Amino acid sequence: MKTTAFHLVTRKETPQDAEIISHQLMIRTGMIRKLGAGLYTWAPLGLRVLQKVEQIIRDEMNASGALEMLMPAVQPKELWQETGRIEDFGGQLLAIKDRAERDYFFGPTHEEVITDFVRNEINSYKQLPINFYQIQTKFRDEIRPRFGVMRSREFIMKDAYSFHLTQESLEQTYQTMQQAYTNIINRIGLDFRCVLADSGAIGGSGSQEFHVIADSGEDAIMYSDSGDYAANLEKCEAVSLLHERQAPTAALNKVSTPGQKTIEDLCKFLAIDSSQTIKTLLVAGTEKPVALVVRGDHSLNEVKAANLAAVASPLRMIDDEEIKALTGCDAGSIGVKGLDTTIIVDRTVANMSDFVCGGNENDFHYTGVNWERDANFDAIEDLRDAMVGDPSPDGVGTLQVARGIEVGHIFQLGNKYSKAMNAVVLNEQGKSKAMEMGCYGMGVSRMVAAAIEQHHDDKGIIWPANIAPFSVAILPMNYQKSERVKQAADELYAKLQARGIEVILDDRKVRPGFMMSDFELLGIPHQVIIGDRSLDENQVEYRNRTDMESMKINRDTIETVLAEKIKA
RNA sequence: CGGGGUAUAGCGCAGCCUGGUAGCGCAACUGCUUUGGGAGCAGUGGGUCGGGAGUUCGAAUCUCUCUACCCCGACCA
Repeated sequence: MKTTAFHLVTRKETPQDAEIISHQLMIRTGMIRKLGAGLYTWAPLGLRVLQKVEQIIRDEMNASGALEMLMPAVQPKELWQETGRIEDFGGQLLAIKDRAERDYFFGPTHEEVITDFVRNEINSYKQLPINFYQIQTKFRDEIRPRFGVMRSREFIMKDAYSFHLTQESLEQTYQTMQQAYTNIINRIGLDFRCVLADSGAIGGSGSQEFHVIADSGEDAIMYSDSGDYAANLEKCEAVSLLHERQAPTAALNKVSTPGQKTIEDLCKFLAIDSSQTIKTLLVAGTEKPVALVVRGDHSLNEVKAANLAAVASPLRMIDDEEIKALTGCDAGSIGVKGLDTTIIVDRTVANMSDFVCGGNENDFHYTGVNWERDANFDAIEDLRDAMVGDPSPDGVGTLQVARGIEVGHIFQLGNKYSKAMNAVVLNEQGKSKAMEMGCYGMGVSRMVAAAIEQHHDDKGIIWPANIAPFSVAILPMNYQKSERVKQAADELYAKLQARGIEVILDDRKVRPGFMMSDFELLGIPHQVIIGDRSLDENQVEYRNRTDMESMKINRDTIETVLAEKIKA
């Protein structure tokens, strides 16, 4: 490709509304352009990268035995009524009507459609296991799209769905998918971790996420510094920090604490550490409000809380009026002593003794509070966020934290959908059985952004070799005037093309500095600079985008040198 | 959806308070010079000032209203 025949429109200035580096660089290089909130056009340059990611995914999925197909993006509402998921997805579903006023959704995911397909196509256990996948545009009406294609409303996803007679078979395919995902992200060339995850609106028993490690990641990943344990913070088990409960040593004491509302204020006022206090949080329950209690220096894990049977999902803190009605005090003074509602405490809290809590009366707290003697709870649960320095839940090592971008998520769904939609097969005994199901998602467009987040410097993108839009850039100095430079550049261009190497030659009439800055921004891995100066010595200059060290290479050997570097 | 903000040329912004012929930088186009680190000079094109309504002799500017977009919180590939 020659630049004058390509669509190359770069910008020197960083766009005003782009917050994270991948978004900025994708706009500056002209890979994408915004059409509306969370809606992006992929320009030819961006599409080249997107298609490389897509092809790597396709290769590995095919190698794993999965079968590619393509389902409609538009789905009849009736399918979603069968599984009752309209509520789960809420406002994220984009609803549309056809000319006859029939209701449809633009698909945010395809469990319903594939299950409908499979219940009609698959009747016998002999046809199982089977794993279908597609690479397709999805739409989710995100409350707040941001970060360019990282969290857009319309995006490209690879989604796969496997069907099985038994749980064992499901687990086998799940493992295969885990391996395929590992292969995919390795081939793309990104640093990632596979972590335990909450399964959210998709449902099912077990799930893991694949996170590309990057400081701008929206998720916190907890991992053991010396073991294999790794989990999304939302899911990460938090162990009790106290092995057993000590016997009370202090007497219960009601103290006046005028105006002390936050834990921080209270600790200063009483000259104690926040780990000696507890936080009592009142949330809406399925029947009555529930008190969730974590230690003063801990934070409530909202995903864990919402997953509790007694707690309403999604999680909602009750408002000031409801608090007043229940406790007689305001939010800053709630405590467990004499509190008349369901009380669920965190594991650590259950083992605390001689602690401090609110007095359920404004401007009063209790010190020296002890369980059983002074107050009781109804259940012990894992309620808090794990923290750096906690013991790893599997007993090996200590937890550390990293930021991650979720690019993949795999689930064991079990028979949630097959039961709801009556997707059954006959087993060996001729008996009808609901199929076991797995599903496996991967964000294709998000992967491109994640790659940039992980691979850039202050000059621009540094593409990993396997997804670079071009492998080699030929940068001729004074291509327009110097016949000798033009000849040398055109010759190398033709030779590389003949070898099937993806090469871009910059034949624009621009000054050298402009050209070099442009290609640093674009991040093409291998760059060859051809100028009269080096041609005098029958040489050209080679530069690698990663280290930017330049070296002179004989003009006659540059072609084979490049071919070897690209193969390596 | 709640809170905050913005909307003027392709991009980044000024002008608005105090109403009077729409401006700057970058980008684009033409010419000349320059050619190994985002060049210089001269010139050119491009805007119903987000939409609608109102006040006024006169509205980018004042008032009302709608819309879009961005940021902060709850969701997810």
